[in-house]
Amino acid sequence: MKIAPEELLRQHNLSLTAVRLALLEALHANPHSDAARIFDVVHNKIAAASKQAIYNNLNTLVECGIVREIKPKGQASLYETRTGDNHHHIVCRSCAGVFDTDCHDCAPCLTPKDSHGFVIDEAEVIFWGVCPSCQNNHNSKGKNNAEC
Amino acid sequence: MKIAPEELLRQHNLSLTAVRLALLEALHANPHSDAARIFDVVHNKIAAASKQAIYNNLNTLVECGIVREIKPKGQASLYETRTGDNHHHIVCRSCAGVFDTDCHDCAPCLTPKDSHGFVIDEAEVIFWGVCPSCQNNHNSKGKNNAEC
DNA sequence: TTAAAAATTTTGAATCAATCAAAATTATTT
DNA sequence: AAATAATTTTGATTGATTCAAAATTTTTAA
Ligand SMILES: [Mn+2]
Ligand SMILES: [Mn+2]
Ligand SMILES: [Zn+2]
Ligand SMILES: [Zn+2]
Repeated sequence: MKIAPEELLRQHNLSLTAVRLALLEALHANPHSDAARIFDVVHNKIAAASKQAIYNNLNTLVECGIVREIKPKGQASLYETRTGDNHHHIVCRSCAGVFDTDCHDCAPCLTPKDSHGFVIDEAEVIFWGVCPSCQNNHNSKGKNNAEC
Repeated sequence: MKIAPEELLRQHNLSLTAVRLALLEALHANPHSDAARIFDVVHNKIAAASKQAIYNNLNTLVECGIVREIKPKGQASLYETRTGDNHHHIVCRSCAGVFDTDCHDCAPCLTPKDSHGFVIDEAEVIFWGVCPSCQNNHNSKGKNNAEC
C-alpha cells in the first residue's frame, strides 16, 4: 500500500469507516490471512466490530481491486493487499503456510497451450510442496506445524 | 482411463463395489463435475446409492491418485479421471465452465522464481477468462450462461 | 450546522459443501 | 460357509460464507 488507506477508499467511492480502516491495516500487517484471522485483529482494536462486517468489506474490497483473494484447496479464502502484480503463491502441504513468489513474466505462464477461444485475463499459479520447517519436522506428517 | 476400472481398483487394493464402478464411469463421461453432479448420475443408475458414498469414494480415489481434484475459487470441488499429466485448466468467469489445456512443459511453469526453500511437487495453474459463448451473450454478465 | 438520503454495521438466522459417527450391508478372505 | 474387513447407509454436525432486516454511521444537500 503505497497510497494511504483513506485515499484508496475515497478513490473507489467507499465510505471511510473505522472497521474498513482497521481491516486494511490488519491485512497489510498479516498478508494471506483469512476472514477469521482478520476479524481477530480488527476485533482486538474495535470491540464492537462484527465478523459480518469483515466479510462484507472483504467482498467489497476484492470487487474494487483493493484487495486480492486466493483460495488454496482445503483452506478458507485468504486475502492480501498486494495486488496488480500477478504474483504467485507457494503453499505448504504440511502446515498450509503461504508465501509469495514473483511471476516469471514469460509467455508460457500467461498463455495456455490451447485457449479454447477464451479471452483470458489472469493466470493463477499455486506451487505445492513442503516448506523448510516441515521438511525438518518429520513428525508433522499431514498435520499443521506450529513452527511454520 | 486406458486401463479398465476393475483393474484400476484392484491395483490399489480397493474393493470392487457397484457404487465405485458407477462413479468412475460417471466421472469418465463427465470430466470436471462436482460431487452433486456425480451423485445424480450414479443415483440414476443405482437408486440406493448415497451422497455420502460418493464423497467417501471421491476422497479415497483422490488419495490413491486414480482421480484428480481441482477447486476453482467459488465452486465446489471438481473431479476428473485424467491424472498424471499435470494438465491445467481454463475457467470461465461468467458461466464457470472448465476446460483442459495442456502444460507448456517449460521451466517457468514448474519452477517459481523464489522457492523459499520449499520442495515443490506440483504447479497448479488456472487461467481465468470468458468463454466464447459468454463473449457473445453479453446479457449474461456475472450470471451463469445456459449455453456453456 | 442540520435534516435527509445513502451506505455500512450489527444481529441472528440460513445455506451448503463437506465431514463425522455408528449401525447395517456387502465384499473379501479364510 | 463363516469370519473378517471394507464399504454403504443414515442421520447428525461442522464451518465458512451468505442472507435479511433493523439499527447505526457516514455522506450529501439544504
Ligand atoms: Mn501474495
Ligand atoms: Mn482437467
Ligand atoms: Zn510447512
Ligand atoms: Zn462461459
